[in-house]
Amino acid sequence: MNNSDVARKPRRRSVNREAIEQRILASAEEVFAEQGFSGGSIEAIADRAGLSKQNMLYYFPSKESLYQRVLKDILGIWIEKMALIEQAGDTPAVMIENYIRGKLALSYTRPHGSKVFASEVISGAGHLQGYIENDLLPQLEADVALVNSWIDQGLMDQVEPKHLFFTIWATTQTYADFSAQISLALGKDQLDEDDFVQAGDFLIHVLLKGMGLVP
Amino acid sequence: MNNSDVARKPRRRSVNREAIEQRILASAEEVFAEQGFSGGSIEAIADRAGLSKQNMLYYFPSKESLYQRVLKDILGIWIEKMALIEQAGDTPAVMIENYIRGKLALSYTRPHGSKVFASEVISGAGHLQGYIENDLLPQLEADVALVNSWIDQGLMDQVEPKHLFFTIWATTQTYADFSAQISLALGKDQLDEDDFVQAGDFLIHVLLKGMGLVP
DNA sequence: GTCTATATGGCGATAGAC
DNA sequence: GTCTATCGCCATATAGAC
Repeated sequence: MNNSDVARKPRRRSVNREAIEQRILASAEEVFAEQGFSGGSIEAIADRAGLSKQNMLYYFPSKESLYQRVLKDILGIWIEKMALIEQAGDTPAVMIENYIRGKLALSYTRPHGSKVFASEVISGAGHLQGYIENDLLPQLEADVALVNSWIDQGLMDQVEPKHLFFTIWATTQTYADFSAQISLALGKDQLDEDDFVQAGDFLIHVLLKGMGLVP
Repeated sequence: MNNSDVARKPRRRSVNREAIEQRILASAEEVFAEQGFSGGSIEAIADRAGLSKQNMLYYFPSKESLYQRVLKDILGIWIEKMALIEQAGDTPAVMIENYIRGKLALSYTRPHGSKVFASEVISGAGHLQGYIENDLLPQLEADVALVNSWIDQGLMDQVEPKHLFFTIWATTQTYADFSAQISLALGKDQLDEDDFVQAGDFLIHVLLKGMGLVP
């Protein structure tokens, strides 16, 4: 019937479109990570995605819109993993450990996204118009409130919670953002999963003990 | 006499030249920090330095050479402050504290240099040809050896010294590199000296205690 | 949706007068 | 050392055929 025809065709098309858009976004994340926003040309992105640049502009009408989309996607994943999740029976120490391991896992699986975000913040976050205030900061405030309640209950040392989160962000993201420097210091071509496990072990030992969450 | 003439004139010229070069380098550090290497145009740098771009190219013959010079200068200051200096009577805790406060002071006084360096490493450090291996890593190895001697003497916990330095670098530089995000989180227009003091207090408490250098 | 062709602008760098 | 003028390249984006 006519009904099924008009319903099916657009659905097939949008599935293809979705796959191509994802390929473009993956390429864009890599190119913007390696060259920055200005340095990453849409031709380089299109090449890596296997399209002509003109064809790519059919899917993302401008470099700016593509970049915005890359930023929005990575920040979304970021915030999703940012909440200190209270599960039944979890102690503060376990929750902080999970948070650190979760952020390290993101640095391992999405290093290019981390780099794009870092470059953008370094340049002043001008393309992140309101995202930080509207999406990231509310989640930070919730996490800060939880840590403050731990402090009030005498479960840990009196430290400034915001600086704690700045520290966790910086130390976990550095293994993605500064991998060129860190892999040189470790004498490796690139960081592998084992390096991230060791980083996690170090960070959890020092931060949990340093906050007074473990003896 | 002829002798004093030929000696004086070049000296005067080179003093002027030195001053102009410093003005250009300061502008370049700001522009590259805000726009990255590709995004920062030599015209923007020249404008901020009060020169025409053609005239600026008389002092630095190419954008590349100017960028290299900015990188080299900031890395030099970096390494100079990087050594764990043993002074008579200093305990390991005091030496680490000085190191952290010193790196934080650099983030406060040279935030643009820190950002240029960070952007460069994020993009793969392709313009840092050998600098990291030849200049930074030897100093790191010396510092690592000293920390290992502390561990051998039972003065602190058994942690991996390299990860300790990655952590100190990341946590101190983040207050320069990510100042856009951090100042938003702290609800301020920009970070002031007091914010850096608080960051230092937090880091010294958590890191010294976390390493077992203080109870 | 994909292609060829092209408009348009910006930027790094050079030439040459003064 | 500084200026005017300009070359040549590359990148974003658009027009229009198929």
